[in-house]
Amino acid sequence: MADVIAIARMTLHDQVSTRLRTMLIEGVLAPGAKLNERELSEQLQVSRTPLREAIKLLAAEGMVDLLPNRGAVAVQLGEADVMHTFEVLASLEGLSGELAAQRIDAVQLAELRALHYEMLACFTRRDLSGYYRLNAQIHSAINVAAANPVLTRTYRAINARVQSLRFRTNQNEAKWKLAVKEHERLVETLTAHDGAATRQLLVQHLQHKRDTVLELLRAGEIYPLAKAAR
Amino acid sequence: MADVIAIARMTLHDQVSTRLRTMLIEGVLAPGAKLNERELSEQLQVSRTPLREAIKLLAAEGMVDLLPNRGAVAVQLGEADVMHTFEVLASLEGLSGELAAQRIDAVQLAELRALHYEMLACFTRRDLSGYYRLNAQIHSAINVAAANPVLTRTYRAINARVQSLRFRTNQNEAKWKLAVKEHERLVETLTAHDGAATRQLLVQHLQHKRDTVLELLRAGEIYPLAKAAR
DNA sequence: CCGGCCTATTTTGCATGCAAAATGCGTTTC
DNA sequence: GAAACGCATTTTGCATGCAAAATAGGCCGG
Repeated sequence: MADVIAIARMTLHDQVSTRLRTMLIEGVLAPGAKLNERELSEQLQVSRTPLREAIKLLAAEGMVDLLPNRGAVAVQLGEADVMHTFEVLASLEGLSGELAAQRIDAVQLAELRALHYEMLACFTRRDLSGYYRLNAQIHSAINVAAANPVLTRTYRAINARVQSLRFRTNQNEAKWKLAVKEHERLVETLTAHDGAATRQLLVQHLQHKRDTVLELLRAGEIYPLAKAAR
Repeated sequence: MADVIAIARMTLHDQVSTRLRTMLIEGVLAPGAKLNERELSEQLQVSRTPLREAIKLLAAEGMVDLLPNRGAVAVQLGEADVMHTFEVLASLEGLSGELAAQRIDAVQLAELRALHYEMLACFTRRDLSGYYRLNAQIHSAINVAAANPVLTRTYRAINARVQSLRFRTNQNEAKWKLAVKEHERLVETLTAHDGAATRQLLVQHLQHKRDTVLELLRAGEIYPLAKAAR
């Protein structure tokens, strides 16, 4: 089974879509930027066919907007979009937490605690990138514990849309501290297999992240330019 | 603005994906069936390029599974898949209801009541297909009232996966009656702008639908054959 | 000097062609 | 008689080519 997954990343359009997704999240393809097919195909050393297939995939995920006969542009989320996205994301994360609390086993709990301590280490060192990595791993672990592949897929797709924004949030000290505190509580509620509490906690957690992103958006620190034709 | 939406269905791959989606939902392309590119391109009178793009889109939506170098097959949901899908669907529908209860206005409420009465008419006439149509319209209206495009898109994509199963559920009398009763309560809670109650109601509603689908699945009335290689 | 129109270039969208992988089938071998 | 090997066919995946739409730029008229 494991090798099946391992060899699954063979097709070119799949590689291209993964690569493009990374470029979008990391901001190499900035929000609002046009995705020129010829340009990208040269850059990625593939023909336009698999590239176009990859772009269609990203469009389905909501990472890019598709303008008929005018190509694709990287999504540029406005305040309303961010609020809508986080509304859904919070619900899914809440479900994930509730299910995880019910289904998590001792091994998974132990691993989660280990990750949490690693995260504390990063926090102590003020290692932001390490913190982000651990944070993502913890959320991923919760998703795994929730044991619902449909949920995992859905969450990943929607999360990707705001990932490019979260990538840029340089947490201030107070917010960071709060987030760590919330993670601490999270480990507790999961240990107690308290579904409702875990849900509540994660919804709240997402609301805080939403507020952080919205602040940055309003401060104009993310989009230097006014949002273009949409 | 309206005409923009109207002319938006111009690109071929978009038309093809819509057509394929319908074929999958209606069972013209049965679950587990292989999607032969040459065959379909002849049948739909398009070249393989836009067809392939459409298939990639459906794969992203989870309507088909993509086997590398072996093409696409219509998804064939097992019991576990159905449970996972409904778990997510119930959560999203719950969110939809909660938001709708908060945000619905008088006009939308009136329209919803009108739809409900139309549905009652269909129920009285034992007009199943009309009932399904109205049911879909009501759920759509709630989604609109929730005023969250991201939620609408997400829900639609996931719902499509089980739509092909629900399409085949010939409700028994008792279940049907219960569903109608639930819709009645739904109109009440929405009128009262009671978010929590609406959520609760819709989650319950989805659980009943899930049970109906699961029963049919277990009875083997949906897939005559054992599920093939997955 | 500005705005509108017409043409040239670019860019997207689709069709076709070709190579590699997979499938089917007949033959061979144990 | 069954399994395995090898060849022919089919099918997928990708590259290229061509037509239509969009964009850009220059020209003309006001």
